[in-house]
Amino acid sequence: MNKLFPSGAENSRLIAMSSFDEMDAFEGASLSARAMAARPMPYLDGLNPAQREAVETLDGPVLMLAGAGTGKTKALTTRIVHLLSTGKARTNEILAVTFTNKAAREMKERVGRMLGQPAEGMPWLGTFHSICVKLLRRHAELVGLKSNFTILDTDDQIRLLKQLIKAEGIDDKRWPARMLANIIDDWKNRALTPEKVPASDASAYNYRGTEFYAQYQARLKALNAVDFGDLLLHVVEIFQTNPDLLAQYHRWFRFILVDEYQDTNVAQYLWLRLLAAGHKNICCVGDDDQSIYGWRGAEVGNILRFEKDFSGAKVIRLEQNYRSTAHILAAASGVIRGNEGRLGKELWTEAEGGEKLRLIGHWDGEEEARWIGEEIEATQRGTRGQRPIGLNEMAILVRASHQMRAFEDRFLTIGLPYRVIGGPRFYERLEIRDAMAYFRQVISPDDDLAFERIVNTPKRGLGDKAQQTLQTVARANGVSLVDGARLALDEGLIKGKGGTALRRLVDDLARWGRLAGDGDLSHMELAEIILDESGYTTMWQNDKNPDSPGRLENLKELVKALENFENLQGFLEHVSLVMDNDKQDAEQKVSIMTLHAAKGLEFPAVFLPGWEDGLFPSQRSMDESGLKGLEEERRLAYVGITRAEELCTISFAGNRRVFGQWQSQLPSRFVDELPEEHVEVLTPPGLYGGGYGAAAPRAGFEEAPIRSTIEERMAQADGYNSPGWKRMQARAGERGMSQPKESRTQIIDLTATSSFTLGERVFHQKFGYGVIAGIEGDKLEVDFEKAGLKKVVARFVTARDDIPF
DNA sequence: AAAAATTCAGTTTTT
DNA sequence: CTGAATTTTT
Repeated sequence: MNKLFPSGAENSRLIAMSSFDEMDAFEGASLSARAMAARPMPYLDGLNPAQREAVETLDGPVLMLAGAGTGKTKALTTRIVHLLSTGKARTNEILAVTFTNKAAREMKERVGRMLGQPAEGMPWLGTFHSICVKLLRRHAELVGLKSNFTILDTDDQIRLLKQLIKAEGIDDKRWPARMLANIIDDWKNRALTPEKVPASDASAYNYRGTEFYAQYQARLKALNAVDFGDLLLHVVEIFQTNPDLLAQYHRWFRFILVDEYQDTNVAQYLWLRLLAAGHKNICCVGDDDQSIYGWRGAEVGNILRFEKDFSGAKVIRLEQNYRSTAHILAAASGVIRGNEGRLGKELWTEAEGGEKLRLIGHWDGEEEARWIGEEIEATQRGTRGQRPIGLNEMAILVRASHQMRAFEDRFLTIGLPYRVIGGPRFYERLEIRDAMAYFRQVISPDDDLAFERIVNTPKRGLGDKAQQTLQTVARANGVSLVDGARLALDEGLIKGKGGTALRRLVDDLARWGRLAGDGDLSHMELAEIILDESGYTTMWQNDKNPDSPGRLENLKELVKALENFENLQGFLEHVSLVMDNDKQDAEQKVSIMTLHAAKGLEFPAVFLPGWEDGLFPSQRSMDESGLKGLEEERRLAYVGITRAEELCTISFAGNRRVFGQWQSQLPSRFVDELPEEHVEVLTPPGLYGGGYGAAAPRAGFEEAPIRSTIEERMAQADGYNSPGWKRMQARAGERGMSQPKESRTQIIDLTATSSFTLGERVFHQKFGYGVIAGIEGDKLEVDFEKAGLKKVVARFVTARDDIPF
C-alpha cells in the first residue's frame, strides 16, 4: 500500500493531499494480486483474436480502432478485468474516462458483473467532467478557487455574460451573449486561456471577444464558480504549473483507458497527454469514422495522430461486426468510403442473409411520417414477411430535432406509442431550474446568480428598479446580493409591498439555511419546506396555463429524486454533471432521437428519414466547415446506418416545411453513395413521375409543361439509378430554382405565382376534387367536394386534367 | 410592475 | 410556424 505514496521528502501540500487520497486507496484494493493471478481467466474465452490482443496488450500505448458493433465495450471492460486479475493494477490505480455518464455507468456495471463483486471500488472510472470535478475540488486553491465552487450551466453562463455586455453598454441584440458564450466555449475546448487566444481570433465578437473572455473569467473567480469548460482547463493548468503534483498522479494512475477517443477536444487531449506522460500506459479506444462532435471542439486529428503522439503505439483494429447484416455493413462502408484521410477499417461479418436496405421517397414530410408510422405497425405485426419486431426494438433517427415533430404529430393521431430520447432534459426545465436556484441559494448564500433567478419568482413586486438597487448596494459594499438586500432594507431603500416581500424572502432564506445546518430535517423535508414557504408551489397552483399541473408533477419528481442523495449539496453536484434522465419505462415504444443521440445504441429496425440535401447533410455544416463539415455529416450517415441490426429504411421527401415555408428538397447526395446492389428501392405507385400534385408549370405558357411519359415513369420506378433519377441529380447543381422543373420527386418552382383562376376545377391528393374559391398569393381557398372549404398551398393542388390516370 | 402585444430570430448536434 | 424577448399598454 505504501508504495503508492511518495516516500521521504515531499512538500507539505503533497503530504496533505495523500491523506486526502487515502480513502480512495483503501476503498478499492481488496483481492491480492497473487490470489487473482492464480485464477484461470475464463473471461478471455469469448474474445476474438483482435479483441484478445486488445485486452492482453497491457503495457505501453495502445490504440484500439473499434468499428461500430465490434465489441468495443466488451474489450474495454475485459481489459480492466484483466488488469485487475493479473495484479497489474488495483481498482484505484486505473483511470478510465468516458464521455457520457451512461457509458461510465455501463462500464462500471459490466466490470462489476465480470468480477462478481460491485465495482464501487473503481473510483476513477467516470466522465472527463466528473473526474475533473473530483480533482479540482482537491486542488481548487491552486487556481484561486475554493473547493466548494459551483458549476454553472449554459443558462447561468449566458446570464453572466449578458450582465458584462450590458455593463459595457453594448447592444446585445447585434452582439448576442449567446454568440459570445459559444466563442468562449470554443476557446476553452481548444485549451486557450484569455492570454493564449491567438491573434487570428482577435476579431471575434466585434474585436472584443478576448477582453470579455478575461472579464468573464475574473467574474467567475469572484463568484467562486466554474463553467463546464473550466473543469478541464483548470485541471490542465494545475498539472502544467505543478509538476510535482502531476508526478504524484503519474504514480497514482498507473493505467489509463479512454473511451470514444475520436471525440476528445484539445483540452481533453492535453489533459490525457499530461497524465499519460510518465508510464505511457494509455489505451485509447475509438473510431475515426464515428467522429461526429467536431462542432463542439472534438478533434478527429487526435485519433489520427495517436501513433505520432505515442511512439511505439500498438494499433489494434476490431473489424468483426456482431451487430448488423452484411447488406447493412456494405451500405455503411459504401457511404463512408467517400471520406478522405481515414485510418482505414472495413467491417465484416460472419452473418449471412438478411434484407437489403430500403430506400423510399415521399411527397412531403407528413407523408413520410405517415408511411413510417404504417411501416412500424406492419413491422411490429410481422406483416411485412419477417419476424415481428417489438416497438422497443425500433428507432427513428433524425438529423435535427425539429424533424421529430412530424413523427410525434402523426404518432399521436394514430396512437402509436413513442418516446423521444434526448429531448428537453428534466433538469433544464424552467420549474426545476427555479427550484434548484432556491436550493442553491440556501446552500451557498453567495450564489448571486441563483438569487437573481429567485428574487422575483414568484412575483414579489421587485421589478427592474428594485433589483437594480440591490445590485448597486451589493456592489458598493462588496457583498453578495442577499447581504446587499439586507443592507438595502435596513437603509430603507426598498419600501412598500416589494420591501415587505423582500424582507420576508431574506429572512426565509436565513431560516432555511439554519434548518439545513441543524440537520434535524431530512433534506427532502427541507426541500418541500423551501418550495412551499417561498410560495413557489402556490405560484404554479394558481397558474392557469395547461402545463402548470405538469410542472407541479415535475417538482414532485424533483423532491423524490432527492431521496437518492445524502444531502442537497450532493444532489446539486449530481445535477450539474449528470444531466441525463433516461427514465426507463417498461412500455413498448418506438424511439425517436437524433443521430447524435443514437451513437452507441443499436436497434433491430432503424428508420432514417429526411435524407435530403440541406437537411442531411445539413446546409449549416457545409457552410461553416466546408468539406470537413460534409465529411462529418457522412460519418453521421455511417453512424445512422450502423445502428441497424436487421432492417434499415432510408427515406426522403420532395417537399418540406422549413421555417414555416414550403421548400422543395432534393434527395441527399448520400443516397447516391449507397451501393445499388445492397439497396431495394420502394416506390409507391403513383408517387413519382409527375402524377399527383405535380403542379405543372403554369407560369407562362411559352414553356411547354414537361411531363414524363408512362414509359419513363416505369423506367424510373425500378431504381434510383434510372435515367430520371440521374437527370434530377444532375439538376441538383442548379440551386437557382428559378425555372420550373419536373422530376420524380416533384421539384416545383417556388417563385412562380400561382396561376390558378377562380372557379377552376382542381385536384388535391388528400382532399380530392374541388373548385377554387379564393386566391391569396400561393395559398388557395378551395371548396372541396368531399372535404368542404379548405385553405391549401397552391402547389398541393393540380388542375383537374393533369391527373394522368 | 404586470399583462398584452408585437417583433424577431432560429433549427443541428451537447458533456 | 413557433417560442423567446422586447416593447407597449394598462
